[in-house]
Amino acid sequence: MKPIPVPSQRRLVLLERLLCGYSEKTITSQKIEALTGWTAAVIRRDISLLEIHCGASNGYKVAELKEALQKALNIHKAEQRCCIVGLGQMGRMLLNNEELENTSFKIVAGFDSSVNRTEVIHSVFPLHPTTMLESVIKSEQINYAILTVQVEEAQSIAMQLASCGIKGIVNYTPCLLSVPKDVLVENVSLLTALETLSVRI
Amino acid sequence: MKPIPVPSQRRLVLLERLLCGYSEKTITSQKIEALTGWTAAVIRRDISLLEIHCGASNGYKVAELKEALQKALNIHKAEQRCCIVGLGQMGRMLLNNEELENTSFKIVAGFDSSVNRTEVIHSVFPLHPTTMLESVIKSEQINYAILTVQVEEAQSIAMQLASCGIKGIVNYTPCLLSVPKDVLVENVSLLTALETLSVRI
DNA sequence: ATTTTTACGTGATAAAAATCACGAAGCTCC
DNA sequence: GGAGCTTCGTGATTTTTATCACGTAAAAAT
Repeated sequence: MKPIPVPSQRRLVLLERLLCGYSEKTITSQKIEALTGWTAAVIRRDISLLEIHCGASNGYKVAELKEALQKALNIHKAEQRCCIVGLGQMGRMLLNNEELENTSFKIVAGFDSSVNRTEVIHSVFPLHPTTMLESVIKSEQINYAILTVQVEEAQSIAMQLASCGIKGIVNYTPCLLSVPKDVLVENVSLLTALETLSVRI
Repeated sequence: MKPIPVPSQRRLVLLERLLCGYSEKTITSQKIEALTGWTAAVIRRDISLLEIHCGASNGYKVAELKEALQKALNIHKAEQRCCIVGLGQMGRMLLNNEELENTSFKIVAGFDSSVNRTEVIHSVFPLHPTTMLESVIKSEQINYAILTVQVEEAQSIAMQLASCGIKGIVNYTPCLLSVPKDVLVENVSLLTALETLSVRI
């Protein structure tokens, strides 16, 4: 199986999200074009990279396509372990977030530099002081970090996460993080998103 | 001035974020490469699209580069007006969020379909029932919406926002939104971000 | 069963983006 | 003020990505 180009990867992730809210049995590339704005040709090529052949005459069979996508996206795995770093407003909110229920992602630990917070906040999984970052990430085999610390700490914590073996960071801070290139970062801060919209308008 | 390619736009936004946390007077393309992982060549070409010429021998002058970026990104404007739609956990948290302080983005209204919420929640700007979406967005000249409603409502609210003349949506829901192509969407949901990381690892 | 319709899958082609490589412009230091 | 060094800016080239166009296979219709 050839490597999937990054632009295709990003579309395929969104396609999987689309299919999760799609109730019909089949879907055509035209229909996906209407829903997403990507051209039918680009969609057909993206899907062809999955090397399934579940579509003809009536379009793709949604169930098979969804399964193939989840396999390609690595989200068929039993469990993908995550931690939250920074238990301010945003971090605390994500603790109780239901978005990851019924997915393969699971938050298994939280960290904050204030011991006060880690002791007082109520959570279904354990909270630790940031000094425990390395030992917990390694013993709990955590691959993903959700970064919700304040701006001043962001870069230094990101480097610590990288050296603990974290593979991917969801960055809720508006900082651009400098990390080794084997660590991937997705920037999801409100300010970054608004600026990205602004430039394109 | 030529149009700026989308990949360059995205890098330039992040570059602006980088410079906001950068204290030195000048910065070279090499230095940016070290901090971001993008090659120096791609950075020089990106910056050349801004058609300033503030760099030679010692690299770019940070102040001038930052200003040119903010101009290119449209964030030099006096005020860019935003609203929050959906005042659940996430929406309420963003109400008090300080991330947009000292930026040109300003949240000027909040909406929720529950009148109970819009009346009880305390906020520095007015909260309205969703039925008021169109009138408020038009009278307040709001261009950006921050979408934090629940999954079931997301698509229908997105269409309403589009028909109210919203130009850009920051989508905190894990849904892929189908909107007319003059409305831009940035997907920042935790699940989408984690899935995007997952496929690339 | 044969025809017709539909829509995928994919080589070929075009467009877009990244990389290369080098001339020119600015700083530094004698 | 000139030599030498640094680093940008940008044409030319390569690589990557998107589009086109059509053969093929499956479903539907007659």
